Amino acid sequence: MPELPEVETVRRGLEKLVKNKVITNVKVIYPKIIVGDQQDFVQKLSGRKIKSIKRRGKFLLFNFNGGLTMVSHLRMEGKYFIRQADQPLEKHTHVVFSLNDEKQLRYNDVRKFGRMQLVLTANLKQLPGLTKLGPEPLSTNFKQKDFALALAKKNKAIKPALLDQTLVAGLGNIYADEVLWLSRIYPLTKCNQLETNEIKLLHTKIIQELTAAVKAGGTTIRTYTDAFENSGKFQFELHVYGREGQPCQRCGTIIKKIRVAQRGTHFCPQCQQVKL
DNA sequence: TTTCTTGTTTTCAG
DNA sequence: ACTGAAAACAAGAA
Repeated sequence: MPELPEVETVRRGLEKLVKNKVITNVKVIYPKIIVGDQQDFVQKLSGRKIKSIKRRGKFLLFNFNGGLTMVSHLRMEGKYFIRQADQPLEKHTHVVFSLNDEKQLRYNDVRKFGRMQLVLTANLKQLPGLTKLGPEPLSTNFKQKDFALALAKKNKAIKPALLDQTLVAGLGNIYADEVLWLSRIYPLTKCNQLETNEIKLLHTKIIQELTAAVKAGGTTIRTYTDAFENSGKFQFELHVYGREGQPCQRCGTIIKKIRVAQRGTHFCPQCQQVKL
């Protein structure tokens, strides 16, 4: 599922493929993908030039001339790719952006969970979802000290805290499990019970892991591909996610899968011990 | 038919 | 007003 490294890989691909191109027409095939008025979305985007493509957490931000930004979230299975305009539409294609070069940028989403919304760039930060977003883990804004202070204030388990995007942006279920294994932290440990050295390690591992995953082009578990339709390679580097019943690569203990805050959670019962 | 999947938003209790 | 927990919701695959 697209988490920060996958979204960043998509972003980089899109930047190469569609930056500085002009949208000549938009066709919405499945309207629920669009948040807000669909006519308005289509009308305002037509004739716009894609000036840049940024990312914040797991959100893609397409910046257009005229002070407009399209905020796009891929959720579980959203994908962008390019086709010649005369190619037949593939299954699960929900939005088609025709470009000024006989090509089309197509949004495809088997689950139809993804969403896109057109907003004024100036109002971007007020958007629900973006307002509460924590620091970007791969920027200098993600400081160990701030992280420690925020954790000390939280009386909830570290796993759901990593998923809620306020401590740090961009982690999802896969990388949350991975960084906790790397840091030898039991997923149900309360944030305010974490020791200074654990927080330090966790902070470092989040940065290292996401950096490595971006370098590998992300993780392809089921169907993820980037804008060039390439799979990621980081699934070969995973230590716990999807490895229930297999031996821990550090100690040989069988990896367990439990449910934490309604999410599948993988961990090593030996390396990641419950604290008393 | 039931279960499983995840990220975000909403709801509710305290 | 805030926090945390849980439910809701999106929809298809197996």
